[in-house]
Amino acid sequence: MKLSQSLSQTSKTVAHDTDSINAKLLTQAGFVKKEAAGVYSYLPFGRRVLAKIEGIIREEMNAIGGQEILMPALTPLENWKKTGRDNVEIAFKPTEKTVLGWSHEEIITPLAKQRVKSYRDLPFAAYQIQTKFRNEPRAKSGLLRGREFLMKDLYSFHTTQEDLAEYYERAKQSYFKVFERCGLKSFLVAAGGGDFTENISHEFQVLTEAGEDRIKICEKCELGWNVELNISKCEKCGGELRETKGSEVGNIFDLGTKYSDAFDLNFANKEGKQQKVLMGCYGIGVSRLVATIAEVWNDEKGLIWPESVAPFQIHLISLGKDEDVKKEAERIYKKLRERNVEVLFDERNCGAGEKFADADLIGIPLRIVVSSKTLEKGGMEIKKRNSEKVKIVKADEILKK
RNA sequence: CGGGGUGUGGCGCAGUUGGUAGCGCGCGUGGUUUGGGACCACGAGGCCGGAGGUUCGAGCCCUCUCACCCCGACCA
Repeated sequence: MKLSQSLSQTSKTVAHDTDSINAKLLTQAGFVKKEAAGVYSYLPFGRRVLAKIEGIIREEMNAIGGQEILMPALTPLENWKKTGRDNVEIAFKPTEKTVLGWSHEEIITPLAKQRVKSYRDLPFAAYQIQTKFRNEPRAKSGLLRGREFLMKDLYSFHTTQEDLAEYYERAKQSYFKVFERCGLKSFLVAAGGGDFTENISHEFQVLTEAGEDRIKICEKCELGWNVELNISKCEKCGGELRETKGSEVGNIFDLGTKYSDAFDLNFANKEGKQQKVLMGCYGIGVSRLVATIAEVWNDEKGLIWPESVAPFQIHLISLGKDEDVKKEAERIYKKLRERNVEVLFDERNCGAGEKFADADLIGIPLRIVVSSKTLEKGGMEIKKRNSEKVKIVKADEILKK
């Protein structure tokens, strides 16, 4: 992508009422544009980061047997009446008979009912990555709490509590992997079930001051509890708890038979008798992850994307009007693209300072500079975003890799 | 949803007792620059969030309304 033509553009200033570090940096660097409170457009840079995160999530969900599906955003009110969640205040009601989906148990359960007749049809798991709508009384903190946000929701269906528990554990491990691959250390935190279940749920929290949740983490075993549970000592090892703030990037629930009761989701067991299906649900806030990564990975100059989720791998800069420089930079750009390297090419006619400042702001992991100086030294300069070291390398050496 | 605050070119702001809307950044054109947000010249762009009202006259005063931000309550 050539920066001069990109819809993503950097800005020296940001609206005075921008409310958080993630909103400020992501807006200034051209990843997102705010449309209304808690409602954002994703510009090319932002969309690319989302795609990277989605890719990681897909791989991990597929690895635990999740089948990807896509359910509608517009959902029948009738379904919500069956579970009694039709009066939840956060639901948008675009028409008399529909609700914008703020979760999808009410859709997936009837969907599963159509498929499941016998214990032979179980277990299975299905997930989607889709926009959720929740009419937050107070949207805030940039992408951390929106009224519309991208979420991955996985649902699992089982014949026994043991099987559900086993899958729940696999999902847990899979979640740790997802967050680790996104460059984040996450903590497992026990919490209440909210509108989803009466059972205890587990949150995945990333420690950051921008986070909205107050949690207590055990200094020994790193297990955590949401403060809403009023725990004073670690229940597992008796260790001291440290209170801190976290951003809840994931949440998993043992739903029991709450939804299979509401929709009569049964299966015939080996004796031919009808039994209720047991369910689990597992969410990841995809757009919240973007914000959380931005909150964790930044410095005074801008964003610092972990390689796995960076919008591009290389930020290529050409300096000056020298024709040889321009030609060489173009050549490198072409070669990199031929090798399917994701590269952002800053070929604008502006000062060096501006280009460097923008590169730091956007935060792509590797910066390559081509200028008359580097050509004199026989190549191009490379520098990592998270390091001050620069070195000159021959263009063709890099291109071979 | 309660309490508080803010709305003036794309962004940041100024606008005196009510009297023809300004500045900086950004943007366009021309030129000089080019290794950490350069400079000169010329230029485009706003009926001041919206609706009523007071007044000869409203960005400014009054009423209502909307949007956004902050503190709570609530929450992936």
